[in-house]
Amino acid sequence: MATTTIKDIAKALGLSPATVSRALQDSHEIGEATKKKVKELATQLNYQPNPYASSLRKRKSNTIAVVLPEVADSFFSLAINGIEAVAKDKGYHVLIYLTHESLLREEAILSEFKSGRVDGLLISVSEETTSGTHIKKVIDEGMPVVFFDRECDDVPTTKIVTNDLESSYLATTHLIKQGCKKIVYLCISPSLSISKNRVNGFNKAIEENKLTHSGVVACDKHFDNNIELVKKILSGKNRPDGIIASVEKLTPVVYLACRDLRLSIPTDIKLVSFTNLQTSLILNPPLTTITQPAFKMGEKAATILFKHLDKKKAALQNETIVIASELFIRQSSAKK
Amino acid sequence: MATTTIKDIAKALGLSPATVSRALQDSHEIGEATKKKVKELATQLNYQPNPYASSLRKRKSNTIAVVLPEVADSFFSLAINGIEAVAKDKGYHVLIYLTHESLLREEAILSEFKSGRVDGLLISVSEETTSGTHIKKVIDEGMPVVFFDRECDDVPTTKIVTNDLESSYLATTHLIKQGCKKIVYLCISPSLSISKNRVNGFNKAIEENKLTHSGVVACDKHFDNNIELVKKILSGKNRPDGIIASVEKLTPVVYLACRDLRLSIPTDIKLVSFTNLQTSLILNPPLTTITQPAFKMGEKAATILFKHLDKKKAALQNETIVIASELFIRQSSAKK
DNA sequence: GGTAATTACGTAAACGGTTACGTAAATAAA
DNA sequence: TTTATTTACGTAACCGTTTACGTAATTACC
Repeated sequence: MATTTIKDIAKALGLSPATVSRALQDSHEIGEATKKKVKELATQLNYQPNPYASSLRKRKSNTIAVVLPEVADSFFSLAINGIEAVAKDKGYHVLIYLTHESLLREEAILSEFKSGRVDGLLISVSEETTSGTHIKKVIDEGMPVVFFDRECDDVPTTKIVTNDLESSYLATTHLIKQGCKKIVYLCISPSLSISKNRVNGFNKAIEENKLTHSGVVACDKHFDNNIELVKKILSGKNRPDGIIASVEKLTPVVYLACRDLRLSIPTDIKLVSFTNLQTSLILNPPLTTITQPAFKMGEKAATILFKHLDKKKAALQNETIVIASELFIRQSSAKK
Repeated sequence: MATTTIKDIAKALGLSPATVSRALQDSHEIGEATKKKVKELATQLNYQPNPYASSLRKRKSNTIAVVLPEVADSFFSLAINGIEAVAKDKGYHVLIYLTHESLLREEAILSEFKSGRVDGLLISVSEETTSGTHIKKVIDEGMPVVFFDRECDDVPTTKIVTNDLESSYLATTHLIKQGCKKIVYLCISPSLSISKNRVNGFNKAIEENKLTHSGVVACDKHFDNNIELVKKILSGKNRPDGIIASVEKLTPVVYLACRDLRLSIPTDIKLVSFTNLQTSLILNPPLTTITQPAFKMGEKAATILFKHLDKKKAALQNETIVIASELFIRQSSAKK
């Protein structure tokens, strides 16, 4: 409770608080002997500087905010690991905020940041976020913002993304090469930049290969609804022979729908899914996946933000950095 | 950049900063008319109080720390969701720190908290943490600490745990009922309280049923090592007919080892795993699991911490709150 | 040997809110 | 009508650290 302050140390050594402060910062204005005395007493008394006093005076919090839709998804879990690794290394603290895919919450969270609580912001927007007005506002007020994964087209800042269009195209052509003629792309949160890119990659491949009876189907957030939807699709005539699940949580939906309908993956239907789950390879059958470099993306986003914070350059570049996803081909898309 | 402060509002309205501060806090000392004027101007100027100035003066940060081994595991992901939900509700901010299972890092993180950066602490200790000395130290300095899941026996404070011993016992007897005679319990981080409880539950069931050729096997953190280990166990004579995987990440190990050895789950070997993965039911075969109430545990831990912080009671009760895990029986432990 | 520069500190004012204390005016109690 | 109380605000100190500015003492320079 009775924490020791700079004043305590100053009094004990017959110095002024200013001298102690400078000694602790290794200022060249302080003599070596004094520095040593101060530092020794500080460690002896287990002195911990009050971060809020420091932040108040220096107008710097050494804290960043990470704003995410949720941490249920394995992508964001891994991204947090990447972010935290860099933050600890750089001596920054990480505040975490979840929007639960709600634009309102996202706005409420961001509006607080004018207070100076954080020096910078890493964000992956909610699925309801179609415009980046609220994000531009905090940027205009001087807050550096780096997007990772889910970005906003209309906000000019640095963005760390993966090659969604290309990998979706790759996944689709992979299915086509494996013999699929009628591919359904299961989509969620269609307004997101990454969703659009993935859909575009899919459509590009479909058009190039002139496939008919292929297309995009919108799912919602309710597991049961999606099961019903997929079952309906799979039991109609013109049953698809290939499915692309555009997000992790749609994977179980497809597996269960197929099981219920006694359809075989990959014999009846081949499947590729966007997911970071480590269990992909022990699914029945092992799942062909597009795996995003989640850890690296978080790491990169944090690195860029901290570099900017240290250098105090002008604004962050309006730059999009792409870290490639990987296609892991497994049995769920096997030829026969 | 030029953020508006209380002084700006005071000057604009011909009031003193003190009056503005009180008006914004709805103090009864301020007249209604003045309050209204102040609040209107505040929202108009988009005033956001500087949290660090406030924290410095009030000696309260409205921030808690969550210290975790990692967020790779789905348990901790869900727990964070629970914690964040309560924190947002109560107006608290959440700092996240990862120990990466290292006691050294855990100590380093905790030692910083003497500074007053956070008002309280939720922690799930690293696997290297055999003694809670460093945790007792921060408690002694007045920091309220609540454990969740991985606790320390020697630290008297509130702990939110699940019924590890009982559910491990339940899992083991389940396997025995299903016909298993030789059960291997795959263990990791044996020094953790939860590991001990789980092992004890296992041993209790084994002893009660007088099973021989059953026992605990220690795994390490390296996937490949574990695969080799499990394969060796499964290819020796006296091959076990049941396996309990005590943590999530051992699940793929068992599945892959069985696949490599062409052993069938559940015909040759029955499996139960401690895990929160939603993909359990689409594994091959669907996995029988002990599922921890991760979200609820996070929620409960946060709720108790905030209740304490609001009431400023003495110390947190040395109380252990148990939220039961659930056994979901699926095909991986089926009789035939 | 006189001036300039450097070294090693102290003084005091910030940073932006909060709050103990004081006070004038308005109201209530006597 | 006088005193006591309440209402509604202002003054100024304070939280702990940082830093612009000042200064005495030492060293360097010509």
